[in-house]
Amino acid sequence: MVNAMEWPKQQQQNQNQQRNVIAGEIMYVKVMTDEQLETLRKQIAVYATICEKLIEMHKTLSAQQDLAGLGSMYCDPLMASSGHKITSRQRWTPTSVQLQILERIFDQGTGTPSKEKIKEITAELSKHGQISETNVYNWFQNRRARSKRKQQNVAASNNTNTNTESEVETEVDSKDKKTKPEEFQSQQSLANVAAQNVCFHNRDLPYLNPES
Amino acid sequence: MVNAMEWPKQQQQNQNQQRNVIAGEIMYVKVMTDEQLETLRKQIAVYATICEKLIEMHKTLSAQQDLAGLGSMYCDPLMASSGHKITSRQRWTPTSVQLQILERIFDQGTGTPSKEKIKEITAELSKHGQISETNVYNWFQNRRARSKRKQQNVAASNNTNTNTESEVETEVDSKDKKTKPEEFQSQQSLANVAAQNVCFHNRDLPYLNPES
DNA sequence: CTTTTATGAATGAAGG
DNA sequence: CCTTCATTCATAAAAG
Repeated sequence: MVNAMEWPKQQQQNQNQQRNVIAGEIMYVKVMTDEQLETLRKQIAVYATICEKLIEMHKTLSAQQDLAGLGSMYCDPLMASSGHKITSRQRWTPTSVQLQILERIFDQGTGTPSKEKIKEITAELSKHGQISETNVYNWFQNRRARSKRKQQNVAASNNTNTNTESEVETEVDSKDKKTKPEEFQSQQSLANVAAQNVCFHNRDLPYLNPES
Repeated sequence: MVNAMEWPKQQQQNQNQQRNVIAGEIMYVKVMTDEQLETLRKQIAVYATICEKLIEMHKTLSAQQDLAGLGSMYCDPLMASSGHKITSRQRWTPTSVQLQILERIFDQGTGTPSKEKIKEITAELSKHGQISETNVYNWFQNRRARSKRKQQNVAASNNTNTNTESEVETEVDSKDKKTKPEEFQSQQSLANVAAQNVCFHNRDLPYLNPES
């Protein structure tokens, strides 16, 4: 259907799946790395955003009954990649597809970004959007450094009085401080639900092929 | 303020806003054909499906791994409508005491809080509330960056609003080098507005009403 | 409640 | 590799 459909496969070969054996039973505690979780979150957020915007646009247009061609209204914008910036954004932003690939490579443990590899990867990623070797290089550098720092910071956790088990730490440091119970939002649709859960970054929209 | 930089393409070519001028009058006609409407509806459905599939995949994965924590994040809200337990990222907010101390240290000119310092400061601030080294680190980063930018901004201001309201001065925007070509909304084409709505990055997630 | 502003955090890139 | 900076995103807080 859509390329994005295949990305979670990497999780099947999950590596940091911790099993705690308690009283003869096996308990799976955590199966996704934070990076994977983050990736998933972003992915869903992107799609949720697309759905949301389409609907919003539809409502607007219906209400106003003033509409340009459909093609230019929702096809082109959705198809346009973030790399097509005509106006601004001077710094490279990986498309979700690129991120997928990068993340996968990074997780494959072959975490040795040699020059050869870089060239190779860059070539591959070029198919999915504007990118340069420097971008790839930097990405790996940053990825490693920050992944490392994350581990260190895990120790300094003196918080977390969550009375529930849902202490999903999606990020590097997520030092959630003690806070009040949050607000409830009625859910209207699947996309809405997804959006509520993952409404964080959605900087760029991936290539989409709506008709599968 | 709002930086709409993505997808400017279609905004320029949105001139065919459906206005039929007949006998000197402007007549707004129905602009979507039924096919178009149907197409749009299908499009939305597709995106909704994508979101659903992603979530289902995750759900399946979670079930496979017998994962409780993550399940509550993505699945429970979907399944149990009664629940209102949506874990959201909380961000640290300094207490006034902490802020005072931080501000004081910052003003002391030691512009570069080294790792040692960070640890030190964090330890000190811990007495006055929840905090982590990362928080301190980020705080100084942001503090410096924004302090710097403010200064620059003062110089670059050719608007010469030299009056007393200089306090509100929004954080630096497209004033200096960033030169956002920007869409001038002299003509308020509704289609244009709609297009902008779609293209903008929105900060919050509005409610979805899929059935229209 | 909705909109706006302030600011904590994420991240691409540069320097050493 | 590590640190630092610049920019942007997302959200808490404030304003309306």
